[in-house]
Amino acid sequence: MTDRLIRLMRIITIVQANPGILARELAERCETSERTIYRDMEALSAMHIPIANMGHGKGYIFISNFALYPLNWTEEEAQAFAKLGEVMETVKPLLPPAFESAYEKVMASSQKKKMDQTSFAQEMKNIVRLGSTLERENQPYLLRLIVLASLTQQTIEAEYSSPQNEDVSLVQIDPYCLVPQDRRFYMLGFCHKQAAMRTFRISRFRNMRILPYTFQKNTSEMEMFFKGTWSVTKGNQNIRFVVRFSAESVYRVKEEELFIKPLLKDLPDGSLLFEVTVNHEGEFLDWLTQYGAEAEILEPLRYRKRMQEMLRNWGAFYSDKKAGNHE
DNA sequence: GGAGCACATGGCAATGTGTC
DNA sequence: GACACATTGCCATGTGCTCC
Repeated sequence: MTDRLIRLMRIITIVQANPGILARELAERCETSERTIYRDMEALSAMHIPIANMGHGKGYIFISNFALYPLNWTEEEAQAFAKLGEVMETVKPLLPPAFESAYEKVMASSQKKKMDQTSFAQEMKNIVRLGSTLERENQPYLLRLIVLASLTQQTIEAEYSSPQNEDVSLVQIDPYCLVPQDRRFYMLGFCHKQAAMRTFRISRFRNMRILPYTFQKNTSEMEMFFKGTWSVTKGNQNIRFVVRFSAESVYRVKEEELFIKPLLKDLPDGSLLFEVTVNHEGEFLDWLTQYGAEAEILEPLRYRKRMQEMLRNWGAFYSDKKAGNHE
């Protein structure tokens, strides 16, 4: 078993150092038969080691961006392999002399990758400037934990206070990505409790920790979530907005960095026709409000009326009050 | 200690594929 | 078509382990 493990690691090293090596040459280098090399290739394939044959006479190479097999393993696999160190002392006399150094190299590679990820995540908090809420103490380390968990694809556990009633619940989330909005970050992740993709406002997390469980990111599920989502709130409608932006605001609109690509049409008077379909109207209308009278909702009619109503209410509110009444 | 079993390995043959 | 290489299946052998 030990001999086979060493040979498998040797094959990885040899293929890395000699891309294009043939099965026959591998057999010679490993002092075994071609038949055994084919069996080992089958075993490596079962372990998801991306070694592939490039075709007749072209030999074996690593496919994809692969450095050294253990660098690509999961946290559980790394922990399982680390256990070997505990029992190695007891079986040391039975092991070939090269085994210990091979083991150390593998663990060193794994540790270095972890350190690289950790130091990158630590740098994050010095690079990204976050605002803080008025009622809760700011916890800048959360961003670092989330980035680290997302990089290593590990599940996080934390207390999350609901935006509606401030109820605190314990949640387990597979963190996918961060979405910026104003002076805060939201995290998109797979919520274990709800078995669905959700966005979480980072400032609502407390007592976060990274669990020793890894997960596989389902990018198609992430794409589905963002399809038609203006910012972070996903709805279940399809609302097509047509907005006319004044000529004065066109340059601002065209510089916006949006998650959904709108249809744009320049009009003869210099104004801009902006058409977009969203699955939730709230964040889109909030965004639109910042343009004030520079943006006019043409469609749907009900949202044009809603805007009229809102402006009437605002106008009435300010006309009924005298400045200084709050004192 | 011997039988039985599982597993790793080697040898050989057959088949498929690419190249000359 | 010949040849080299890749792949797979089958069988024999050796080794280590467990059970009686």
